[in-house]
Amino acid sequence: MTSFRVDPKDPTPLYAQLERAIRTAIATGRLQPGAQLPTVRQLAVDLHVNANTVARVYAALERTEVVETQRGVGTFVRATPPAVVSENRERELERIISRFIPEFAALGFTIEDVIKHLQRRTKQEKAIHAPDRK
Amino acid sequence: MTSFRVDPKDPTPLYAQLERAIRTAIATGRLQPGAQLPTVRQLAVDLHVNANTVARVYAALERTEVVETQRGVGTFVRATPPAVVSENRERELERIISRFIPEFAALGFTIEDVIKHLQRRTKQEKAIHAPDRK
DNA sequence: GTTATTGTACCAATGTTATAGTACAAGGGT
DNA sequence: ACCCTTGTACTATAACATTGGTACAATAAC
Repeated sequence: MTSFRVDPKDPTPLYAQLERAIRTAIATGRLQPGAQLPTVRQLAVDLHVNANTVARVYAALERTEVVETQRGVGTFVRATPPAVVSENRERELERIISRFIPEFAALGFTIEDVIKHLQRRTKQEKAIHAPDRK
Repeated sequence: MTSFRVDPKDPTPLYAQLERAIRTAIATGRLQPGAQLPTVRQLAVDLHVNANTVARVYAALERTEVVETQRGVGTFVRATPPAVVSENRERELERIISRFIPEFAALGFTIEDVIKHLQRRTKQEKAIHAPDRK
């Protein structure tokens, strides 16, 4: 249903692809706080991936407090995204962005292109959560 | 000089990062046909990576006819680069952003935060390109 | 011819990734 | 109490990634 995507042909490790996909889904609001993730076994079947791989991703997300797990019940998106308290927040953001800009620039993309892409990504989600008129 | 970038903290295999970086450099014209790539050993030193890893990337690029190698001379960009640039551009942007979003999300930043930061940055850019008064 | 430089081809060792399978622990429903 | 579902914890195995090292082959420069 809310399934994610991993590509076995991509040399990026499956666990890394999946963890990114889940974190992105949360960050973009496709997975809202309180939402239940698929079960370890179910997601393993859906993605044609070993259950251990999924379990390790869930464990990693649990360690970083992105999700909350209840044995026998399921795994859920945390209510409060881990707000970083650091006073250097702005500087941290700056640092990350500065690291990525050369990559965009190398492909000839402008900052505007990136902004548009990011906006599209969030607006799609809001459309989903709006009353549907199908 | 025209060195590339790989990130050992990125779970993506080094060889994959490097191959992608070189192909991108060629696709965007930063490396033009006929241009010589750094030597295997030199690039290994620059990137703090094993020479074998670089050598394998060069071999892979050679097999796919992206570069041409001459023993004792060097490795050069082929005359006719496979022109799949435009099609993969969007996918590449998507790929980079997929790596980008989880990073700042992990620090508690929202996509809106990033967009705002980027927008501020574009204004700065314009200021830079304006006649400077230093 | 000799030497330096370049790509190539090995080997061994270590760590990571992914799979398969089994078993256990905790919560909910009956 | 029992059962089902869930996450978790193991073991073992295979494949892949990375490193370090050594050696060889072809080319250019001397």
